[in-house]
Amino acid sequence: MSLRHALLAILEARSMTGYELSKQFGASVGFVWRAKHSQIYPELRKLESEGLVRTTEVQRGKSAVKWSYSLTSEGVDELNRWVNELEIPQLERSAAHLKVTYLEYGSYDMARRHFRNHAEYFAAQRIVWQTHADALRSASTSLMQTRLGRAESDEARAAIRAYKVHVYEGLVARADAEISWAERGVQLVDDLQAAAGASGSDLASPARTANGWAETGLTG
Amino acid sequence: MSLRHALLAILEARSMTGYELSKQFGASVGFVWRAKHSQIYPELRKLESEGLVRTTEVQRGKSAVKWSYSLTSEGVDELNRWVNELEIPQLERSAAHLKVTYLEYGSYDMARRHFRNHAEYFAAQRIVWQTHADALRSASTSLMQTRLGRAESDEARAAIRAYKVHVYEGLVARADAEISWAERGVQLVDDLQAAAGASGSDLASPARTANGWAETGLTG
DNA sequence: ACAGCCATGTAAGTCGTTACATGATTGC
DNA sequence: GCAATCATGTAACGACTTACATGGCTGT
Repeated sequence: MSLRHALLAILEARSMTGYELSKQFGASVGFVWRAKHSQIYPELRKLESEGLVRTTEVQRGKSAVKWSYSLTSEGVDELNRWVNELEIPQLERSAAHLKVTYLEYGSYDMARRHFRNHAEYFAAQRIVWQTHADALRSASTSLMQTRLGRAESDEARAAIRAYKVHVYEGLVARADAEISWAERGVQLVDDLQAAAGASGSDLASPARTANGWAETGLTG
Repeated sequence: MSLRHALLAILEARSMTGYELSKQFGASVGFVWRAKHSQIYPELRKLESEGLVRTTEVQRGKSAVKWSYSLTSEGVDELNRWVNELEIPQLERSAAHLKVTYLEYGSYDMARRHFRNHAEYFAAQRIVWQTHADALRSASTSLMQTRLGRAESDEARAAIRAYKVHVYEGLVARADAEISWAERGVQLVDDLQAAAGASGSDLASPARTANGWAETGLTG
């Protein structure tokens, strides 16, 4: 149920249209929460019907109009209420970890590819997160500038920036942990294969195969 | 779409009823994937209709029966196919990170409580994951013993154990990263408050409050 | 007999994705 | 004029949760 709060939090910085909000979900906030426009538009109308946001008609070109959403004071209240409520951390499902649990059904090569894939993904993500952390630190994003401009004190400005930077630094640290886990995984596969090669066959050795699917030319 | 594969993977170890499967989701596999019985029972019937599992009637007490599910060879094929398919890592949504992004709307005390809550949750989880990693290493879980007993070679046994242990060691590492992130978060709040206390008020200083909600006796 | 676990289901609702649809504006 | 992007929607479906429902077995 965090979509609504993500929307409220963005709108707290400045009013915008559903379209602009959905762009934010592809950038800044999008690194911690995402939503498609098909989910955003209905949610905005729901928030409006609940009185948490209001719409203003904005001219667009010569004849068209668009709708700009902004927070009502009830919306601000709800945002504050949510922040002051403790989050119950959720055990996430991890398809990657699930699959690694059963890598013995695949070849050594495939196992290595899984780990390398995992490492590459998080290496790319790490750059994105690090870049965004830097952008927040130097206040070079437009939303951050708006927020800082609206803040009432230096302490408020310090907090606005510090919390956001901390989030992205946390994601960078998480990426590092995932990369190092995946690299140890590759090493593990090498060790397993070396031990197996010393005795049995040096081909892939799935724990159980019905028809040899595991050996179909997937050598990396 | 990993539920079906989690089910197939567990059934590969040994046949069991839907009830037993749902117990597994509360333990072992449950640390990487979870599902309620209300999702498991229909999925099992779907798998049966697709020919990936079959059912055997098993006597239960004097008159009742229960259904034991086991893999068909098509089920084994599907399991192998899935393992040999690269996983596309998903960017997860994180409500915890989302909220931390906007902690400036709350009091310093609340911010600290968020981080401590996060650290405590992962500290507890860490113990659970570490315990399970140890159990897998010493092959003291019943499913692991079944798997090892069914394996055809020492190399297969080594792989079965090693991959699973690696998964849980990865979760322990992840827990460590989360705990240390949360602890740095507490430190950050202390610093922000100290800096604010040196100039402005020493009370909570939300960036924007409509009605002072943030100050309602939530001091930890 | 009664509690607690074993065992299996359905229904309603939320959240999210994918795909289908439409039309206006802006810049080249 | 045309492409890209702005802007807003709906429909169908899939995954998952919560709640409701039922009944049999086991040990005390």
